[in-house]
Amino acid sequence: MTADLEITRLRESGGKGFEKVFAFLRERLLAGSLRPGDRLIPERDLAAQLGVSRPILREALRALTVLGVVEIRDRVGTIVRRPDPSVLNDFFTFAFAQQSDVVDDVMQARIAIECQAVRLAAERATVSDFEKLQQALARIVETIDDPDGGSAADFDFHRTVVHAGKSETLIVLHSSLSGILMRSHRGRRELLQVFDSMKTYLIEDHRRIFDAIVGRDPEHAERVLREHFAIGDDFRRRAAIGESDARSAS
Amino acid sequence: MTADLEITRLRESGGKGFEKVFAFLRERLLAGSLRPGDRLIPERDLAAQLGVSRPILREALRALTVLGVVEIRDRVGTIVRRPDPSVLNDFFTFAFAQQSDVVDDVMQARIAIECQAVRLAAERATVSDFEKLQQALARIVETIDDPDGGSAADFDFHRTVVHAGKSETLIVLHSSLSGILMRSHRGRRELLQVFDSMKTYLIEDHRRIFDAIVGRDPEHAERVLREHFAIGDDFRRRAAIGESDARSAS
DNA sequence: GTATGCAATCTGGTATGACCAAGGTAAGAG
DNA sequence: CTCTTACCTTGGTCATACCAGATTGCATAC
Repeated sequence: MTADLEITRLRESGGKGFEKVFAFLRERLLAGSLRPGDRLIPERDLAAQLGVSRPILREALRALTVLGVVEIRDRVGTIVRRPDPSVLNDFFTFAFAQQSDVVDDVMQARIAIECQAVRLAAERATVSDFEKLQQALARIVETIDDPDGGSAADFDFHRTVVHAGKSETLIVLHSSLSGILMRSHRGRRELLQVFDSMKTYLIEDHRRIFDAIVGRDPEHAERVLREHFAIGDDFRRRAAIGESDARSAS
Repeated sequence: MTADLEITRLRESGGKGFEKVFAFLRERLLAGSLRPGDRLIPERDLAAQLGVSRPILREALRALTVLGVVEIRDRVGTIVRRPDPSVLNDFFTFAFAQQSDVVDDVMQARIAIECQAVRLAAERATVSDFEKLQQALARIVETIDDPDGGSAADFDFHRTVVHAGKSETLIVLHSSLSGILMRSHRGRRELLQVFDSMKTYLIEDHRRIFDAIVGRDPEHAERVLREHFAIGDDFRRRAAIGESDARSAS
């Protein structure tokens, strides 16, 4: 192959060590001359060919690792991976970690994702998806009095809906965003327990969403889901106002 | 501060060098004990405190760098950054480089983001946003016969809409997704030129979106935008069928 | 001829120590 | 007091070495 030629040309190209190596590998990955499943040559050899030391090469490989494009397997080698969207979780986690005030903003994105996903779900959901949704729904009913379990069941239902949409991208984004929201507002559901009307809202709303999906009505499904979010937001608002004196915690 | 105590505890914690260090820094960043603007202690000292060698420490720092959470400044130090969403572009570029078949899937996510954003835009857009949208609209009209410029104008209008939604998260996601779509289907618009009805569609649709935003009607805005995407998809479908023989490129 | 077992070898994981270049800073000159 | 300069700091890189486990291949046993 023509690898050596390009490597030679790489030597003179600008960049300072790491940048040079990273850019080289990056180009190779993007161009497709390095495809998923390929195993890179040993670090020592690769470092020598690239004209850098092994630590520097490893910095570049490690950088590619966190991007999910390669996998360094101990005592085996470095292999090119099919990019795993799960690394997005890593990023989003960092990206929205500190700013707790962006939770509402992230929530907007979650709504966006779910509303689109529920549309797709209404079109693409399989019988298997229906069953999973049914189960998720049942769990919501079962755990209606349990804050922890209820929160998990709620999240699980929404996750199932998104999965039923069969869009890998939406699934990934939703997963990442959910992670942030769960981390930030873990106890959000607890204060909702105060309202009795809350319980029926939780059950009925989710059931309506389920029905809309089963009924293959994307338009209706989105409307119901959007309503669901709006009502939930309203509950939170009322809870925040009503209890702002009693519990001004964080 | 209590840094030393935690560092000590870190020493015994599981993990093999890099993993250990990365996990430690990760936790520190997420917990907020390391905040944007902070400067880490010198690599040598930090490596010593963490009980690892400098190359390993640098691997961890480099990993955090590609995630955009820290910035290593030559001969200055390592400083914590406010996560820069632009690194998402880096990731998405890799993630969807080879698989051109995921473009449709990514498009679903883009639709999701924009539909939510246009709702917010209808609620939150300022007069300044109106002006920008107006300008973007004018550019679409001007460049209606120019494939390159037209494509840029089209994209710019949509970008302006999302920005008018005032949601940082949506803006970030949209930017990243748009990057992929532009890279993957750069010449997508060219083949649309064949249809004469296309031009009026492009101009009228965008104007309707603009009107809906100015009219402060979220519901209508989303409906129009969704229609816009559907029609565009239809045009592409027709173009693909009609020209599948003539140009079976890629 | 095939199968099994052991050892040389390969590969990543990590540590040390050293050198360079440039930014920062404090001491010294004016 | 100001300005210059020498020194120290700090990241950037390199070369070498050792470890441990995975791999591989050869030799031996069946």
